[in-house]
Amino acid sequence: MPCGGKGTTGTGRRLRCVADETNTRTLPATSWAVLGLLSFGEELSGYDLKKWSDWSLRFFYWSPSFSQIYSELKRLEKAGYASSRMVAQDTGTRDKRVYRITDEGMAAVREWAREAPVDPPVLKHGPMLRLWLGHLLEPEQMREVLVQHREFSERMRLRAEADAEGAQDEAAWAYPTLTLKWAERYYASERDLAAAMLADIEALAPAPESGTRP
Amino acid sequence: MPCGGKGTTGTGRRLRCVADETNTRTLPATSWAVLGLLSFGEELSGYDLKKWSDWSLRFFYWSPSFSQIYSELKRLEKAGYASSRMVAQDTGTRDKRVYRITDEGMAAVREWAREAPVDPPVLKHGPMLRLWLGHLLEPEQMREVLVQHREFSERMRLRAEADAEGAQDEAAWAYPTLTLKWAERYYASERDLAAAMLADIEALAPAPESGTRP
DNA sequence: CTAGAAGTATTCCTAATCGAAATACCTGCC
DNA sequence: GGCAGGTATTTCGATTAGGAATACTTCTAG
Repeated sequence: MPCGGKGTTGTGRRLRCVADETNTRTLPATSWAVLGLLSFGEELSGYDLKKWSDWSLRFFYWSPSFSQIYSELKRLEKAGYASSRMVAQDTGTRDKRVYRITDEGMAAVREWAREAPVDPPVLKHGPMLRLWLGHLLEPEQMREVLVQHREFSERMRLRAEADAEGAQDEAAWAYPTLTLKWAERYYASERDLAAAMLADIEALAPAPESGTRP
Repeated sequence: MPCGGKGTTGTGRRLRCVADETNTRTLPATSWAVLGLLSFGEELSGYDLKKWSDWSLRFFYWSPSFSQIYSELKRLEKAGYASSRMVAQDTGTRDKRVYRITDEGMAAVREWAREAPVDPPVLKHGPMLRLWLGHLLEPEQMREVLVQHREFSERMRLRAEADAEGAQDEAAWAYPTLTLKWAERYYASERDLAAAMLADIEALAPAPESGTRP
């Protein structure tokens, strides 16, 4: 029963969840991701943030869109968790607005990282959804989906590996490096899982090429 | 450049993507998931569909909410991919509307499963996001997050294992059984990855209890 | 030298999705 | 007799996704 309300039945009136202005830990996960990006201390524009999240977060947390990053920044500023200023750029390029985390923001994101309940990861595995519908596919098409997924996984693994190597020297990146190592193993596992399923399919419906040796 | 349009610049007028009534393969992924559920041939209500997807899809594809399932069903019916009828229930219980896939729906979902491009899975790994922010946590809290995630993964693995066992006898469930086996391995890997990261953290910041033996 | 591609930077709009709550009726248990 | 819990669906607001528009710059190929 959210909103802490008990007596919402009875009148039929519309009741709004007012989110209790003092209770600020109720931001959506993506806000925390953006604030987390800022918690490393640099002053960044929305565009920078998008690039950072594409590079680092994307291995384990779907990178938010531009529009969302910009609206999160506005929300964070309104909440007092970030401050911004315009900077004029040297030559030509358009002025930009850069954001910096505030002390309140630091305290809030630290509290979130420490205290929030651990919820299950969200996975939307398109390739598996299609394989689940195997009765609609020819074995050859199932293989094709898996081969492509295996290749994608290996590309991701290589990228995580390269990024981990690039990050391991900076002490400030110790924990991001740890998660990059995790990502390296995760994508290695995805690759191997695809290979294992390929073998399972082979067992169910042997490909014309294989197993025909005399 | 979507909508196939080239000359959208120039007027400033608002242009709508009309989605080309004839080109029907442009449904969102969740529509295909629901149609896929129906493609096994049974006549199901929205409520049934929600339960099915909670049981089977959830291992690899985030289960859609009731509201979305019901609106997808309406969309599928309007597109001619599903038909529905009301059934009165024997004793008491409220009437319900059950949906069945049409031949067009079968053809469309088959085409989607066969021809759609293989796109990368979407992962939003909350626990990793928090570990990525390790500079905000005490080692003890990092361990706590990982331990909980490891336990969650093992619970999911056990459920996938149990479901796979229950499904393996029906020939019609051959492919769903294959993806359940995949899920079993996937969650085993998640569990092991959590354990490995726990070990990495141990190496970075030894727990007071451990390594103090003389 | 000039058109266009690509990068920087931000905003707008729409559709997709979530999740809680409202509604409604039944069964079973204490 | 009441209430917890399962079936069944709708409604609403908030969140999230992601393309398109805008605008200005630099680089590059013809």
